[in-house]
Amino acid sequence: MADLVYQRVISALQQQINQGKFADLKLPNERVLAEEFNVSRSSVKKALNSLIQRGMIFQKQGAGTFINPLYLKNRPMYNISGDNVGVTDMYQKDGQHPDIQVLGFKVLPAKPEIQEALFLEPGEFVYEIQRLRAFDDQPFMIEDGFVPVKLVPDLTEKMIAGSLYNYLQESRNIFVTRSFLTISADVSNKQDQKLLKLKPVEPVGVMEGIFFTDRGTPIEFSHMRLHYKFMRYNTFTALN
Amino acid sequence: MADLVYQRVISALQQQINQGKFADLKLPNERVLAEEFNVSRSSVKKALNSLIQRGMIFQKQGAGTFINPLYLKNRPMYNISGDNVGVTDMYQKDGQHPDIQVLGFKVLPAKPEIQEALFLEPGEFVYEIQRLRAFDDQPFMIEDGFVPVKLVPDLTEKMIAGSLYNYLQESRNIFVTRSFLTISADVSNKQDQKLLKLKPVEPVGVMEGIFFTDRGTPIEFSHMRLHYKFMRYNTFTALN
DNA sequence: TAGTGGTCTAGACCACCGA
DNA sequence: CGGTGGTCTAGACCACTAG
Repeated sequence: MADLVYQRVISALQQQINQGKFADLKLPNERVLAEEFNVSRSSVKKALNSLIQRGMIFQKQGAGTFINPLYLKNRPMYNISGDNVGVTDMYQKDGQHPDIQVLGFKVLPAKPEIQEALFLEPGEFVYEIQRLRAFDDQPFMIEDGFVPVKLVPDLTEKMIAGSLYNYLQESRNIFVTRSFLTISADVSNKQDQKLLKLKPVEPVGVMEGIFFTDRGTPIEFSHMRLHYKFMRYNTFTALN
Repeated sequence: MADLVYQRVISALQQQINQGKFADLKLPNERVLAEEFNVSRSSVKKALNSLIQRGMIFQKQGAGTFINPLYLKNRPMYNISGDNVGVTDMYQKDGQHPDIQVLGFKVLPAKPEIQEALFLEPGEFVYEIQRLRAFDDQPFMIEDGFVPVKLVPDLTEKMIAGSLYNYLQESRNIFVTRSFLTISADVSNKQDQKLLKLKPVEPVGVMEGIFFTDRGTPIEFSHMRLHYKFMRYNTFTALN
């Protein structure tokens, strides 16, 4: 895992930042970091770039590398940003994983929409996995996911009652590290209201999209409806 | 603008992709591209990386570089992804810019929350800019933005009735190219319902965050409430 | 003007995919 | 096995910021 040079640098910097080592919010310059870690400046740049993507730091040409003060504060209860590991840690609350209730689990031929999203041939089968996630007694997400059978032929109901991605990671060495999501909002329907404990006027957040493994293979198409108070998506966008 | 090597490569590839040059969705390999464009492989990698960030393409080790078929389809009416230029083009519909109605425009001392978000000293002044954006007769966004006076001392009401970012770009050579946003949903309030023509049960999408210039300077803190049907945020996330 | 990030090159070796 | 992306290095020069 950490046998890559730039990964080592990422981890080290992340730790140092979280420990508050850089009180003035300024990191050493790239050349110094390269020497400290005994790596090339390119590798330092690659590592810093990763932290920039996450919104942890930002750079200013001619001035230096700085910690984003907002990053340290903006840690919502249930967020999606994947601090370090993978999408595994998408939904967390103080490091605690949510409870999962399985609402439905079956195998069916992929509908055209799903076929396309997951790059499947007509007639290929997918699991449909319907789950409800909750923290303590507050449900916050209804999830309707589709996973190609051929990618995980041995999936069982027990496995999906836990974290599917954790299973893939630990038992199969498949890491889910990319996603392509569309985020929107919607009026809640009867089912939403019942499952998420919502009043009729209260809306849901909707997230829909595809998750990819670190090898670029699409592994899940998912449609998620979230309690509006618990949807909080942070993005950091750098164009160009 | 396009005097950078990797920018040249980005533009060229983007054009070729949109023109459908790669019918099989597969791009030439990195070494070939490097030769074609007469640049180093590193520069090709940097350009490809940019396209990956935008979700246009993805790579598979040992196999090649491929166009994301979803990218070509997922072009919502009002989206936020900034294809190429800057945040300028955030809200577009068939290349048409929205109508803007100015609801309020004044100068006031920055509140603590705003101070922090924009890295201001206590007592510094900000413009508060309240606007309503619409396409044709359908309003879709209420915007409450704060911009440091010292960054744009000569701002007038006329300028904000158009695109502020366009003005900054064309007249001041300031490019707004980064954002740090939090996306959520909320029940609509009376004002939302009136301005956005919503029924009481219909929700709003909420986007709040900071925009940065290409120099890393925070230039606007913005709170946006959107008609739920017109909020569609696409993200492509690659962890690590 | 010195410090710092931005860009760019040339080349080496590794890891993975598919035929 | 050949093709392809992934990682990594060493070094050069440019562009911007700040004192």
